[in-house]
Amino acid sequence: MVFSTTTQYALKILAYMNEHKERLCSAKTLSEELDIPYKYLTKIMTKFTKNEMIESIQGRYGGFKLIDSKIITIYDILKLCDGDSAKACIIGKIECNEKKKCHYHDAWQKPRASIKKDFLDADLKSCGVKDS
Amino acid sequence: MVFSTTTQYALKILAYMNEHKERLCSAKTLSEELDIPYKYLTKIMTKFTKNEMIESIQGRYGGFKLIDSKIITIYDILKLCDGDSAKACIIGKIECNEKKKCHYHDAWQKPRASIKKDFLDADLKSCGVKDS
DNA sequence: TTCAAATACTACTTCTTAGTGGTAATTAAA
DNA sequence: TTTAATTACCACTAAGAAGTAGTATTTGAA
Ligand code: SF4
Ligand code: SF4
Repeated sequence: MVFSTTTQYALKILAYMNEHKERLCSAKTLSEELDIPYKYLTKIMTKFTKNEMIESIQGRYGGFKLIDSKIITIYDILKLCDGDSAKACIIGKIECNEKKKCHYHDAWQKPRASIKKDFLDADLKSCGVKDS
Repeated sequence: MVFSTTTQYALKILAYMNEHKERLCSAKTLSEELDIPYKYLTKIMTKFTKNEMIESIQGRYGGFKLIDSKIITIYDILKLCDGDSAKACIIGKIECNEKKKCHYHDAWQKPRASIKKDFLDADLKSCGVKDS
């Protein structure tokens, strides 16, 4: 069970942007600072821009920045990069519910619930500060 | 965040074998019953056999069976198929500890702990029956 | 208006995982 | 001892994710 390379990159990128939200971050800077292949990074950035997770400013002196009003959770990031993880269930991929459930359902319930809840709670700007 | 196809197959296979532990399960049967490509399945089975997760009996009327004395947890299965998931951390892959931790560490702690604990607790034969 | 530095777009290559094919080795029943 | 059904082994193909290359487009400063 792993997070894809793309997801890991995305998480690192957004964390960095959050720590430098006073300025625009260029792909070049992000690539160098975070040690992510430049061309691969620009692909991800375009994707995030298209999905309105971030804002891009084109042309010279352009770059990327977070949208102040927008809340981005870890869950949103996973969803965009790897697909909705907690939705279609993993162990089995069978049609199932509480009545018709696979052998591992009960064991999977807590981890899955935790992933969903804690990643939905965790918005980028105040990551992990919530104490429920 | 996903479980690999191999992991999903493995989980299904072992669950089926557990439900039919009174008899040997042939690759042919498993392939047909669980709708897993025959050749791919035999690869997995050989791997599991080599790692002494299960026992194989060769020759005509042969097949596979669980080892009675052996406890297999979901965690063991994940580990064998996808690598030790909870060990090398996911969000970041950086050198880290409680003192030097990435932006997402706190948010990731609960899900990670749950995956580790609940999947280690969940042995194949009595999956999900533990109430902690 | 020019130009350099930035994002956007399209297409390709490389690497890993998933899946296939053929055959050898094994084994118990007939 | 023969034989058919089974696992084990080796090498290949297909598909998808990761990474690369080149170029078009955008834009603000000089
Ligand atoms: S029964 Fe539960 S664990 Fe199994 S596939 Fe469905 S939702 Fe997932
Ligand atoms: S700081 Fe925590 S969450 Fe981040 S990579 Fe390390 S162990 Fe994982």
